[in-house]
Amino acid sequence: MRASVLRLVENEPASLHEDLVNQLRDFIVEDHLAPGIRVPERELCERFNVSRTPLREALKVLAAEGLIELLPNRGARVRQFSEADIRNLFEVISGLDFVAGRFACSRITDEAIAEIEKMHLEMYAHYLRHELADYFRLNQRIHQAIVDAAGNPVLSANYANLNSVVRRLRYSANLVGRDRLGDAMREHEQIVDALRRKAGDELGMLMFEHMQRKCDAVCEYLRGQANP
Amino acid sequence: MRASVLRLVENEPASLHEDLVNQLRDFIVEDHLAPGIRVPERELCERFNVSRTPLREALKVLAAEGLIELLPNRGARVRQFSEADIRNLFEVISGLDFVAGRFACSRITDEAIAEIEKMHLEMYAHYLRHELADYFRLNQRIHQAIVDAAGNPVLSANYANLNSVVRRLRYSANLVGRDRLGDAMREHEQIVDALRRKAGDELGMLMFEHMQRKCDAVCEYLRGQANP
DNA sequence: CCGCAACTGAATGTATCCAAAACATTGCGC
DNA sequence: GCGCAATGTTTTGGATACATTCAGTTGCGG
Repeated sequence: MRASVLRLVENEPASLHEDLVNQLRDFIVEDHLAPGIRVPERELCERFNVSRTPLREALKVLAAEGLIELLPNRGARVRQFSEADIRNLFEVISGLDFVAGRFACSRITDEAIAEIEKMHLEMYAHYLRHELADYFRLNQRIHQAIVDAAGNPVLSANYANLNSVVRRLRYSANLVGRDRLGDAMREHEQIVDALRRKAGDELGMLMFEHMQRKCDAVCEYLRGQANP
Repeated sequence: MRASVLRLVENEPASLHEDLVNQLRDFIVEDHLAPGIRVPERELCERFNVSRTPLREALKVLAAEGLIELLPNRGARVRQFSEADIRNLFEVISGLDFVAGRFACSRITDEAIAEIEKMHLEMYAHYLRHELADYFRLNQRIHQAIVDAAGNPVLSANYANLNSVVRRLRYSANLVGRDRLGDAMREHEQIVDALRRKAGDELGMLMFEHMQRKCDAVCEYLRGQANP
């Protein structure tokens, strides 16, 4: 499932520590902690049934990942992201999508392509029925599948890491304006087509541009939220 | 200087913890600990004059960054990288170089371009005189300058992070074979030219391909090392 | 003489404890 | 009555102590 940014080997059963880090990350990504407020160590300790030592180690790791920030002698708080932060994140992610598309084509199996095509059709169905939650779930899974198809664990791990930060925004349910969804579907159509033809150069650029447009849409939405 | 992967704000004086992480990272990158061997906590404790608690927190963070790996109940050891690992790392880095080149063009100042041209000329001089150490130092600085010119702290931080892992390899002095240096110089020439013309699309691709070739050269060298 | 098993020693992983710093509240002075 | 300061309480950060686990060594049996 989820591994540290560069975890490659290691078949060991997840240690208590790593477990805790993952739990905490999910807990934050799923928005159980409001951004900006102070995170009391004590409370989290009893919630996860661990003592302070492993919890503090986990907080340090999540701080290094960028999900939270540590204020000296004042504990941790969930990071709050400005529009510039979001843009920066998306730029890096789009770079990873670029390499993902490029190398996925040369390494992907026919079965994986079929699987992605299947997901694509399913997503299209959800799009037609305006089932947004399912639509975005499939969208995420398709992107992750292409990234994973590149057969590069370092890439997959970094991608997942950056995405966990962005996902916290809950932009997903709100990107319906201006028929962004329709555009996105068309872009996905091209992406799947390039993948089918194993046109790596093309796919890389398509995915890069796709993420750029997604970034623009998200930022436009956020700006609308900021001053309504 | 060096910040956590996503550190953006924070003007606080570096906390003891972050200090320790940086010290330890440098200590490892500078090859004071042989890869594969166990990292003795005790020894490091007295070397850095801290107790086990902060040291262990630092180890967890570095493990998340991928520099070391933690074996359950068997302590930490410095990661050993296979050729596949190296390729994976370079692929991700080349993706970051791609976005860096693309956005650097639209955001760079004329002064920064002039600065890079200056470094480029200096590097060329070192190349002609076969001053390898200086050559590679300038090479690093030029790449970092282009990445920084993209004006994206998230990108810069991630780039630095991945590079710290690669830098541990100490391949640099050995890439002289087959006139890789000459090829690299020509590629750099094109890169600086594209930057001058602010041709973002072109620069992105140039930097991507440049890193790919560098990866091939490094891997070829490493393969030669492995079975001589 | 070799191999397996058990025991011992060392080192990790976790929890508790103590000190220091920050925030809040209360009391005193103006 | 209001403001500032000092003290107390809460919380974080660091150290130490205890339990658990792994590896190495030694002894016994085949």
